[in-house]
Parts: sequence; C-alpha cells; structure tokens
Amino acid sequence: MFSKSCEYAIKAMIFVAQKSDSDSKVGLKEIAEGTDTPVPFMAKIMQELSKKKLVHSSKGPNGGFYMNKKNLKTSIADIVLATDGDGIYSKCVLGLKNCNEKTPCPVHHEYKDIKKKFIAMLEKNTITDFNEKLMTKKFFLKNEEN
Amino acid sequence: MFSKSCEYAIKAMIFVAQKSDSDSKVGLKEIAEGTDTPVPFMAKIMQELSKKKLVHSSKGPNGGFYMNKKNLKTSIADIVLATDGDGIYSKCVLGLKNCNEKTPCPVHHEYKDIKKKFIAMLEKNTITDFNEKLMTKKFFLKNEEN
DNA sequence: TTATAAAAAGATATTTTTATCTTTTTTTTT
DNA sequence: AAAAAAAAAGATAAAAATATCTTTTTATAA
Repeated sequence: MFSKSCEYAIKAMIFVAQKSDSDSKVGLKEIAEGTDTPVPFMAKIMQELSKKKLVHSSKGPNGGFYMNKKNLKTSIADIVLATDGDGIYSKCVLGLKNCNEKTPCPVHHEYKDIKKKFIAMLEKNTITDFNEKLMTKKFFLKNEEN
Repeated sequence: MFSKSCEYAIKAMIFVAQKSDSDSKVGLKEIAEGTDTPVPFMAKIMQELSKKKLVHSSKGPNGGFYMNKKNLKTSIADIVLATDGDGIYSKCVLGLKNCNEKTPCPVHHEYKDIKKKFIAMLEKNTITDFNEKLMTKKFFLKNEEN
C-alpha cells in the first residue's frame, strides 16, 4: 500500500507526538529505537519530514525533534502525500494510463466510492487523535510481543 | 497500490481474453504491443501466469497464449494474489506489525469496512465482466491518446 | 571560547523491482 | 528428418527503494 519510508514516517510522527512537548525533545536514536526502524534510514526520513515542516528540530545538545500545535493536527494523508506523493489521489487502481471519468477503467466507478471513503479516513485521522487513542486503547509502534 | 508486474498482468489477462479463442492464440509480442509493456518483461509475467495456470500456452508455430472457460472466470483478486501475494488481505494499512483485532492500529476498525468493500470489488470483477464491458463502454489497455 | 551533542547533508552500499538479452525446449509444418 | 516458430528458462543489466556510513553545520553548556 504505502512505501516503507511512509510507514516509518507515520510511526515516527506518532512517536514524536507522544514523547515530546515544548521543553523536552526526542532524539533520533530514541525515535528509531521506539519504532523498530534502522537509525540511519530514520535519520533520512526525519530530515525530509523536518524539511517539509511536518516536525520541527533543533540541533546541538538537548536538541532533537518536536511538534508544535499545527504539527499535531497533521493527518495521515499529509504524511502519505509528503512521502509517497499523490498517487492515491490521482492514479487508476488498475494502473491504466487513460482511465478517467470519460474513459473509465472497468472498475473505475465502483472504486470511486471506496477511494472516497479511504481518503476521507486518511484525512480525518490526525496525530492528535492517535495520542488520545493511546490513552485508552493500546497499539504498538514496536515489533514487540503482545 | 499494486506492483508494475501486477498491473501488467491484469492488462495482459484482459488482452488475451479479448483476442484469443479456442483456435486462435495470442503471441507474446502482440500482448506486449497491445498493452504498452516491454516485451521481455511481459514474457516473464506470462511465464508466471502460465505456470500458475491463469492462462494456458502452447509452443511452436501458431502457438501462443489462450484461455479456457475457467481462466475467463479469473478475478482481479486472483491476479493480485498470484503476482503480489496476499498483502492486501493480511497486512495492516499503516504497516504496524502487531496490528490485529485485539491490539488494533489507530485506524484498524475504521479501515476494516473499506478493506472489505475493496476486496469484494477485486473478487467480484472477473475477466469475463471486462470483456462484456468492452462491448459497450470503452477503456484502454494501451497508453494511446483518447 | 572551546568542547560536545545533536541534526543536516552528502556519499556509498545493498536489495528489490523492473527490464533486457541469450539459450534451450517444444511443436508444427514442410 | 529438417527448418522454423514460438514459449520456457536462465543469465545479465539497469533503476529504484532501502539501508548505511562519513562529514559538516549548528547550538548549547561548561
């Protein structure tokens, strides 16, 4: 569905939102550790997210990654767009080049409704929602045993 | 969404279904030409589909690929399973390892319904349906201009 | 103001996917 | 039986995604 980079980015965003606040930032290693992803690869991903302003960072001692209020409103769709591009919005499910409303692929109209709901889901769910869910229910960012 | 191999496989299956019948088979080159895919790559894909019995083939002069009645009932889901594996059935949308009914990811329950409809779509639509659709409406396997 | 801690940036390596090329086997026709 | 046509199989290459390593820049704290 999504690329590894994108999956890691989603996990990282959730992790940073949970662990950081205005004064305490989260270091790269901690993020990688907490999400079971390779450190140098996570570094690249955090650089990208930082460049695109989905998270903020500060260098130097006690530096690290953190989020402002706007960042906490980031949706999954935002993260997917930033890492994988707008394929889910624009591309034909079957990969047909000329598929559109006028010349639809065989499943175009049937998929339209599903796609709409799927995108709505990605746009509706924000990092904050996840934090709230974490309080009550459980889910895991690490590949640990349940 | 799906891999290139899978997209090409779907196109090839539709093409063979349209162009072949009991006596006349379709050659590899014709399939590649008709679906805008590189010949040697399509060769690989047809070998796989043939090995997995989604199409049949015969060697020698006037040989080529063709479908029996059972093949015409192949669904998109069958093609996806054969080429990309069962990821769409088994994997978490967000890529979380421990996501399941008991310890769901933040969108697990919300995605469940979408996933169900999506899979139903893939399973419902068969190659035959597409042939029928082709008679009335238009869609393109080639990247030609509309 | 110097040392240090941390991210940013850049360069390199590995793996997977996609694509291509060559040889072999099978089948049909002559 | 020989030639030819076609897919099957195997080997190789290119591109993209994933992963790693090294150097540079920045900011803090001693």
